[in-house]
Amino acid sequence: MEEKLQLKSQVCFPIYSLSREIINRYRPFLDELDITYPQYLVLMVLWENEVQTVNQIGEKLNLDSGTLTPLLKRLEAKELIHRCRRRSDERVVEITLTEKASSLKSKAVLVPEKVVNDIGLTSEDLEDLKRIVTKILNKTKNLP
Amino acid sequence: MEEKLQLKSQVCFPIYSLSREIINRYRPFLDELDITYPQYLVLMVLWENEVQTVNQIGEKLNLDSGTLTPLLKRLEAKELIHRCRRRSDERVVEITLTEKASSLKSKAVLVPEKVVNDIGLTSEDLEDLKRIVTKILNKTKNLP
DNA sequence: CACAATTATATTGCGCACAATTTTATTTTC
DNA sequence: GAAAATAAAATTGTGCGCAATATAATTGTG
Repeated sequence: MEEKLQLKSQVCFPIYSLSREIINRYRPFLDELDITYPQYLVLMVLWENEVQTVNQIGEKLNLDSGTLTPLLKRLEAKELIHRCRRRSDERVVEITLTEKASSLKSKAVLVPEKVVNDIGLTSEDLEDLKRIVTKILNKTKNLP
Repeated sequence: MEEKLQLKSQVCFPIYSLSREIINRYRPFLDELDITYPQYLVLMVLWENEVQTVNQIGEKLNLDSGTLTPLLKRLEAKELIHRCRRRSDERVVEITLTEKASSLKSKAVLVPEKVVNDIGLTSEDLEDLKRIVTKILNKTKNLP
């Protein structure tokens, strides 16, 4: 019993730790852009496709409206996005990037590389990590 | 530029997603014990060693008093721990497990296995994941 | 066309995380 | 031994994450 309950034997604790650790490493670089990590994720989704609904963003990030609505309002307050209800269906809120956000992209693109260098990750580490994590994430996608 | 900013090319997003996904998979089992995942982590630290200071717990989980103080108060309210200032140094708060918490251990020990089965992880997946994640976490430990 | 069912977002409430500051206790230094 | 420095928790404030519920618009059905 003892052995199974040790932190080092756990599945989730190392992943939970690493997730927080990497986000903390992102922080100083994202501070310069005056955005948080989850805000950065939302902008990345929008940089790939400049107009998207709240739902579409949520599906890509696995976040619901309880998380996204206030986050998007903060991005709007920073003048990085516009929120506008769709004319043809007023239930839908369409999110569009502002000029300010578009011009942030060139700085944002440099951040991940800085973090990787900061931590000293090799491309082999990255490939190994991404391979196994993605494999497991795919397993969970077909579950209830 | 486009390529580097795609979610699938990111280091952190898959880890951040997987961390949340696994914690969500823990939830139904931990709900039965009436505790959250971070509370479960704190209890695990204490099951390994029944008396510890707030600082000692924080070092093992990489959490500060801003997170731990309210969390510990909630565990105290659930009567799973006692919080008591050390006689010889009143700055220190010592956390001890209650009988109730000790008897929870036999149920708690079964949870990780249930989650692993739930997701359908093989022992090979687990080994691969733990090896690479721990390797990267160790790299970060020697950084500023 | 009314009315029930569905859909999209918003709101509320709770529990983390984490930075910054404060409080209280102890140790160090003069 | 008093003042300064250090140390341990607590507090405050902000921003997620997520469950549960509410609101409002649209669609489906008789």
